[in-house]
Amino acid sequence: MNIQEVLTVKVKEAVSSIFNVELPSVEFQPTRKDFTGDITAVIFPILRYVKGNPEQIGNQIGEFLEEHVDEVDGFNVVKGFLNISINNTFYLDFFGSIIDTPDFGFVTNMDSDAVMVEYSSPNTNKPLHLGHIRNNLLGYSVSEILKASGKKVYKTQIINDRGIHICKSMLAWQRYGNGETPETTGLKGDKLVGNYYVAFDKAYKEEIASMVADGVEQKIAEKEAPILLEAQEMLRKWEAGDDEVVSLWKTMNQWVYVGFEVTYKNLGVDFDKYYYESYTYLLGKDVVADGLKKGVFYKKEDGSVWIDFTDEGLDEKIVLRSDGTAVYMTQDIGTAIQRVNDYPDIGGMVYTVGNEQDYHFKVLFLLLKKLGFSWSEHLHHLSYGMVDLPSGKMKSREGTVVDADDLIEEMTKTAEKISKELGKLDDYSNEAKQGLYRMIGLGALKYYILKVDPKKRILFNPEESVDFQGNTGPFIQYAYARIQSILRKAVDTGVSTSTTSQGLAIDLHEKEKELLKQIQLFPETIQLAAENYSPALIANYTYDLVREFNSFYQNVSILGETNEEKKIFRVQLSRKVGEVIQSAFKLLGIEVPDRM
RNA sequence: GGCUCCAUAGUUCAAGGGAUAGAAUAAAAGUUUCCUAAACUUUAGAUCCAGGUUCGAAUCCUGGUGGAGUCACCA
Repeated sequence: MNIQEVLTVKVKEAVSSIFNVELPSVEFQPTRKDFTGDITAVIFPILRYVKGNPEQIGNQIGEFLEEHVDEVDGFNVVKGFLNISINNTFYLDFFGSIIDTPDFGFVTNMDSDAVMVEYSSPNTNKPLHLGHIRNNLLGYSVSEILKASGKKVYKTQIINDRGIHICKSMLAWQRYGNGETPETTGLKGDKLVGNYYVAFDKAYKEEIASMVADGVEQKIAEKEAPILLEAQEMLRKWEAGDDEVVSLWKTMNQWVYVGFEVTYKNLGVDFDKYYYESYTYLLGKDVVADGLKKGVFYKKEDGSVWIDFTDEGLDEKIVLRSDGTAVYMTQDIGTAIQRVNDYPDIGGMVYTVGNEQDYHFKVLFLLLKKLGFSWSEHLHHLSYGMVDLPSGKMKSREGTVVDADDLIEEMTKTAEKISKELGKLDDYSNEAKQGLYRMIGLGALKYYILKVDPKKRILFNPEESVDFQGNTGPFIQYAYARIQSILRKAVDTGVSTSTTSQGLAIDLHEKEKELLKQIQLFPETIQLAAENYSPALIANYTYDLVREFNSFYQNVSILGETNEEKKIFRVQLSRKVGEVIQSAFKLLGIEVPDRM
C-alpha cells in the first residue's frame, strides 16, 4: 500500500470519528516544496460534508492522524491544506519491500481480455517519413504501457497494399523504370518505389499543363489526363485479377516490405500480426452485403450502398461504390471483424491513426455497433496530432518530407559528434561506439516525440534539430550511465549492491526521501499512462525522477559516505533508480547505456 | 459555412478544479584537486480576449479572436 492509500483510510476514519460523517473520498497532492510535509490532504472538498472552518477541521484531522497513524510524524495546516509529515520508517520499509522486485511497477497478472493495438499501417507506395515515426513510436509505446498495466496485447498493422496510389507507382515504373530493381540500383525497395510515385506525379502535372495549354479546362484536365486514366485502368485490371498487373503488384510490394522491415528494425518496433487490405476488403464486402439484408445499410438507385447516421448528428456515409468496389470504410469493417475472428480473446482494439481521421473512426465505431458487435464498445481511436514542418504539411508527392531512415541516420551522427567532443569512450571498439551513438541518437529522437501529449501537433524544425541537453533522452540515459558507473565502482571496492535493506533504521537525507517519494509514484504512473494512452506521462515521470537523482548525486556523497550502512543504502537506492529508469524507458522503446 | 481539435515565458514542453502556474532552451552569473560537467546551483521571463459557474479556474460553460483538421463513389 502506498502512503496515499493508507492515509485515505485514516482520514475517513478521522472524519467519521470526529464529525460522525462518512467521506466518499479524500483528495491528496504532493506537498509543495516551500511547505513542510510530504503529502497534503485538501480540506476544501470535505467542507461539503462537514460544515466549519477549514483551518480548524484540518487541525482536528491532523491531530487524529498524528495520534492514530504510525507513519505520521507531524502536520501543519495552511489555509485549507493539511500538510502531513511521514516518518523515515515508512519510506525505508517501502524501499525494503521493492528493492528486490525487478519488475517493480509492472502488473504481472494479466487480464483475461486482450487488447489489439494497430499502428504504423503504411501505404506501400512510398517510404516511411517523420509522421510514420510518430505513429510507430506511439503505437509501440502504448502497447508496452498497456502490457505493463496488466493487459495482454497484440501488436498489429493493416497494410494498405491496394488502391490507386499503388497503381500510380506501378505505372510510372513500367513507363520510366527500364527494369530497375533494388538490386540493380542499390536503393532500398521502399525508396525505389517512392521515386516512381513522385515520377508519376511529375508526369501527371506535365500532362495537365500541356492540356491546359491546348485549351482544356483545368478541372477536366485533372480528371482526364491520360496517365491518370491509365492508372485507373490498371486498378480495374488488378481487381479483376489480371495476371500481369497482379504480378507487378506483388513484385513491387515485396520490394517495399523489405525496405519497411529495415526501417522498423532500426526504429526498434515490431508486430505480432500483419493484416493486408487486399485480403480484408473482401470480408468487408461480405459484411456489407449481409448488413444490407438486415437493413442496417441501404442501396441508392445507382447501386451504391450507404449507412444513414443523420439521427446521430453525422452524415450519410458510403460503404460500397456503385460499381461494387470497396472503399476505405469497407476494408476497415472487414479488418476489425477478421481480427476478432482470429483472436477470440480480444476485448478491445486501439487504432493509432492521425487526428485527420477522427471523423472516420467515429463513424466506423458507430457502424460496428449498429452491426451488433459487442466489442465495438471497447474500440479506441488513439488520435495524434500531425507532425508539421515550418513550411507546412509534409507531402510525399512533392518530396517535402523528412525521411525516416535519413532522420535516424542524422540523429546518430549528431550523437557521434557530441560524444567525440567529450571523448569519454576512447577505449571502446568502433563497433561498440557505433552502437552507442545509435542508442543515444534514437533515444533523443524517441524522447523528443513521445514526451509531447499525443493529441498535440508537433512542429518539427529540421534546421534546429533535436536537443541532446536538458529535458531529453540523452539526459536520462546519462543519469543511467552514471548510476552504472557507481555500481561498478561499488563492486570493485566491495560494497554490496544487493543485500536487502529490510528493517534499516537510518536518517534519511532530504534528497533521499524525495527520491523514494518519486519512485513510489511509478506504479500509479504506469496505470495512468495506460488509462490515458499517453507515453508522455511516462516520459515526464522519468524526467522528474532523473532530476531528483541528479540533484541527489550532486549534493550527497554516495561512495564517499563513511557510515557503512548509509553507503550501502545509497548504492542500492541508486541501483533502484537505475532500474526504474530502465523500466520506464523500455516502455518508451528507448535503450539505456552502461557508459556514455 | 457546419462539425472536431488546439491556444501557457522569445522558443519547445508540463501542470488528474486546489496553495506563489513547473521544466528545458535561448540570456546573465557561478560550481571540476570530489562517485562521468550530455551534470549541478542562482537570476530574469508566460496562462489569446470578454463574460459566467465555484470557497477556489490555465483547467469546466458561453461568446469572440487566431491556427489546424474534416465535411470525396481518395486512402
